[in-house]
Formats: sequence, C-alpha cells, structure tokens
Amino acid sequence: MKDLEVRLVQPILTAVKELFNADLNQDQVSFQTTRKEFEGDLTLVVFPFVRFSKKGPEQTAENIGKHLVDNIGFVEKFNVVKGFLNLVISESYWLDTYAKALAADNFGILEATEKDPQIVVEYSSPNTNKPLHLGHVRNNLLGYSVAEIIKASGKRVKKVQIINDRGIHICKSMLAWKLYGDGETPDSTGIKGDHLVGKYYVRFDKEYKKEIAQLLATGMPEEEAKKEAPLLVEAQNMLRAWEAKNTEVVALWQMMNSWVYKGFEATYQQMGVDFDKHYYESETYLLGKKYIESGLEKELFYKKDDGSVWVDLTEEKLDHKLLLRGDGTSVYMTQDIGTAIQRHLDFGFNEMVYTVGNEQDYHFNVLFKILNRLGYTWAKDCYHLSYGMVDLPSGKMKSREGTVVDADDLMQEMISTAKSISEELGKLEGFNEQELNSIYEMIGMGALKYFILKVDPKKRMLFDPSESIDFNGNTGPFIQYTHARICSLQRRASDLKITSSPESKLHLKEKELLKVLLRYPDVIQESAKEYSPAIVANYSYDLVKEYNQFYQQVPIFGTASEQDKAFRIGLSGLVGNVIASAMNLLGITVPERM
RNA sequence: GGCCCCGUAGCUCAACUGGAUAGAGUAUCACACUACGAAUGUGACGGUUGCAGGUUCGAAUCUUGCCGGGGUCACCA
Repeated sequence: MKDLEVRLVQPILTAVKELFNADLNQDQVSFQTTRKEFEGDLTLVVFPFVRFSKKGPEQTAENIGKHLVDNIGFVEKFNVVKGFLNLVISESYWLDTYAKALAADNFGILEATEKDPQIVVEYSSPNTNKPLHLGHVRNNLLGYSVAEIIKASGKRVKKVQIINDRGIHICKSMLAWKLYGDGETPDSTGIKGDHLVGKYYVRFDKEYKKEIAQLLATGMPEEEAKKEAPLLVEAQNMLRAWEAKNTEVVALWQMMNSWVYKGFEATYQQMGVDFDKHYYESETYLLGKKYIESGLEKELFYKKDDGSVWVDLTEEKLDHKLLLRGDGTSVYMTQDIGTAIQRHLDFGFNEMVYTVGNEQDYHFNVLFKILNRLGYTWAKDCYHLSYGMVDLPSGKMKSREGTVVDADDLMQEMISTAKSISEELGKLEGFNEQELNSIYEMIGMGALKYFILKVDPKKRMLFDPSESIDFNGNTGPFIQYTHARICSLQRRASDLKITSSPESKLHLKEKELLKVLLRYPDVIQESAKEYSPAIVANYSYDLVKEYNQFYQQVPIFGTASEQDKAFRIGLSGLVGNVIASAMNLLGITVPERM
C-alpha cells in the first residue's frame, strides 16, 4: 500500500497544480484504504484541496479522479463519495505485486547490512535475589519481540540486559541462607537455583519482621526499629564487606548468583529469549562516577555541604536529582549514566531502547536529560519503551501478599492446560509422545505470548490465568491452527501435483485477501517505528480472519479450474508463510500439524 | 498536593495517528458439518468513546476544566 501511495503522490500534486493552479506539498496528501462497503482500493481524502479548487468536495474529487485515470496507467477507474475519492487500482498491479511477493525469499523482511543503523535493545534486567514473575514475562516478550521486529525492518540489533547482581537485596538472601540454610543447594534440594535464593529472600523478610515486632514490644519507635533490627544491620555489614572484596562474602555471593543464573537461563530458554551481551551491575556500578565528577568540574552539577552531588533540572521542569551520595558512593542514576556511555563506546549505537516498566518513566526522563547535559548528542536517540503493569483479576501483584505469579509456574500451567484442552478436543492422533509434548509446548507458549503481545505496550493490561488460554477468537492457538491447516492444504496440493502459479484472474474474495496479505511489509515497518509488537500481532489476526473467510467461501480442490486451483494454492502458501514469519517475530513457533 | 500515563460494547482488546455508519473476540440467542481440518464460518443483540466546553469541512484521537483508576515525586534499585 505504501508503495502505491508513493507512486501516487507526485501525480496527485501535478493534478492539483494543473487543475487548480495550487502548489501543495506531499504532507497535504492523505490516503486511507478504501472501506469494504465501497468500490475501490485506495481512497484519497480531498477535503484539504477544497480551499484551492474553490469547488465543492464532490466536484473537486471528480476532477482529480478523472485526471488520474487519464494520466496513470494503473488507476483504472474511480468513484466519489462525499469528499472521498475512491480509486480502483488495476488488476495487473495487484498480480505483479503478488508475483514479486511470491518470488521473494522472505517476503516483508529486510536484511540489514553493515551500513544500516545499529540499535541496542535492553530488556529483562532482573535482580538476582528472586525468580522472574509475570511482570518480567511481559518485559521479556516485549523486548525480545521489539528487537526481532526492528531487525526485520532492516536494522542491526544488539540485545542486552543489565543484571542487578549486587546490592542490599542479594545480601539479604545471602544472610538468610547463611543463618538458616543448612547448606542447602539446588542439587541437594532439587529446587531451581533462582527459586532457592528467592526462598531465602522471603525467609529474610519473615525473620526481619519478627525482630521488628520484638523491638516494638520494648517500646522502640517503628522508624528506629526498622533501621536497628540486627538482621538488617548485618545485611548492611555484608554489603560493605562485599564492597571491600571480603573473600568469604564474595565467594558466597558468587556461589548464590551462579545458582540464580542457571535458573534464569532455564527460564529464558523456556521463554525463547536470548541476549547478545550481558552487563553486570557489579562491574558497572562504579562506571558513572567519573562522568559525574567531570560534570561537576564543568559546573553542570553542584555539590551540597554534606558532599552529595546533585543536578538541578528545574529549567527542564523537573526536579533536583541526587547523583552521588554524601559518602561519594553511587546511586541508581549514577550507574545508568555510566552504563549508557559504556554501551555507546561498545556499540556506537544509532539508537538505544530501554524496555522498562512505566513506574520508571520519571527516571528515564531524567537520565536522558542528564546525558544530554553532559554533551552526549546521542541522548536524543535513547528511547524508553515504557510498558504498563500486568494486573490480575484479584488486583495488583504484591510479593508481600503472595499474589505474585511466578514465570516458571505460569509457563508450565499454560503448557499443561494446552495438553488437557487438546486431549478433550480429541485432536492430535498419530503423534508420538515426543511430538505431542512439543506441540503442547508450542500451543501453551503461543497462547501466553500472543495474549500478552497483542496489547498495546503502554497500556496497563489484565491477565486472567483461567481465560488466557482461550483457543478461540483473537488468540495464538487460533492463528497456529490456521497455519497448520494451510500446511495440510499444501501437502495435499503437492500430492495432487498442483503447483502454485500467480497467473489468474482476481476474483473479489481473492483480491480482498491479497490486499491484506500485501500490507505485511508496511506492518513490519510501522511496528518497528512504534516499538509495538501489538501491530504485528493484530495484523496477523486480521490476515487469519480474512483467510478463514476466503477458505470457507472459495473452493480450492473442488470444481475450480486448474488455473484457479494453482492460484489459490499459491495464495494460501504465501498466507502461511506470512503467518509463520509474523509469529516468528513475536517469538511464537507455529506447528505444521496440530 | 505537583508531574506523568490510562478511561472505547457486560468482559478482554482494535481503530492505519484528524476522516466515511467506532470495529473484532468473548458472553447470550439463532443458523451451517455426506465438506480442503468445525480449535471454523454466517447472522442477531450489544455504544452519548468517563463528563462538560473549545478548535474545523470532520474529533475516540488535538485543547481546557472537572470525575474516576494507576504510577511517581528516596542518600532504594
């Protein structure tokens, strides 16, 4: 469609010039796809021209329409409804475009070369003190998928994450394990490493609360009790010992983190996400300091009497923000400044995308402003892909109240639900155990991924575990099912020795389908531009729906002529390829049978 | 309280960035399997796009004010 628009803009500008003697620029030309109830393929909105033509909208549209038909070969005819000029594009245009799509190796996907822009996409970035939960699932799926979509739009992409492997949170787990752990390990207990460490994080909180209660009973004020509780003091000591590189503490830290990494690796693998480079906070947390200090010398920042360093962003309508503590240690912002600069040194990126929840909108707003103030012109090329929280029917997820949905549990539950539904439907006969399991996994994970990715990232969304595996309607399994059916069709066609061919006449239903199909390249570009996998997801559903209608109404192996059969098989095959390709961008695998 | 995001059918989500009669699914009801896979398709029902103004040929979309929901304003990350 974009292709059509590009080819029409100039002729339209010329038409306006010749007919009404007005010079317009191409921004004033706006198209939309013709609504189904009208005849036509592309619609030009003529309202903007009315003031130049000094005629009514209908008359203006008539004039332009006639001019286009007379001058452009592929504009066959037109009709006018109010101020809308509906253009009918010639059949040969559609067939040519279709033939090109069919001949393309990977229709809609652009391969990046060394000359194309380099994009860094950060996502996941977990803490190492507890396992991943539903919120991380949305983060990972979004980040991975956006990276894949940007890649498909013809740019180079590096996927990175920063692992928050140090700090008070991991010390809490370490301390609790040391005190109450009895030497438990993932091997000795059979518990996944991240879950085991998470278990001691919870244990810490429990014991800590007990201590606070005891202190309160002695009459100590609550504020003080929270700070003075022996466990917390000891955890803080541990953090200091870690920073001082105490060998015992560092060894414990390394051991427990290694458990967590192994656990995360399994979760990432199940989710189907991966990374090109990991950054560790333990290695980067000191990086930002020198940049703050040099900024201080240039008087971009200021120092308070207690020695803390601040930036005044009131001119940018933001607040004052702390950059270095009074004791000279760094804060979250300091590290992010350092890491951003480091990444630019590593990759020389043209753009960097941070996939982080919208509770950090303010943080990233400030971060980019500071980078800009430090003189990094690429600060404007940093983008915060901010996504909304995932709600449960029971309300908000709260770790304290135990209403957190664990990522591993969730994925297993989706897969086993896929299994029970499939068994109930009595599908899937003639597969062996291994094949069955692989199909259940594809379906369960497909349902989960699609359910999350079809929603506009910036919107808060509701996740209902019981309703998420709906296999009807706008769902992953519905799309997978259509793909499996198309594969079946192709197998049969091959048995019947029908080869696909683009040579045919376009019947109405085929043309409708073709129009949707040929939008795919534009959809990828738009989705990449908007950082929204939802655009690809919703498009896939449109395509599948259109195909199912086509399938229901148009016989493929029946009474059709040989030529029509060949055409329909070719068309179906391309639909199948586009579905597989689009799902692949979302990290969803499509089975050939299910 | 200041700032930011969100509010669309009973429910879950769309709407090509200002365009035609706001669309899908789900739920409810009614149809269609001797069929290329019914995990499907067709139809009915369902709306003052939170409310009230403004901008213009035209507003769910831009703007102002209210109402409701969430987030954020840490020497936490």
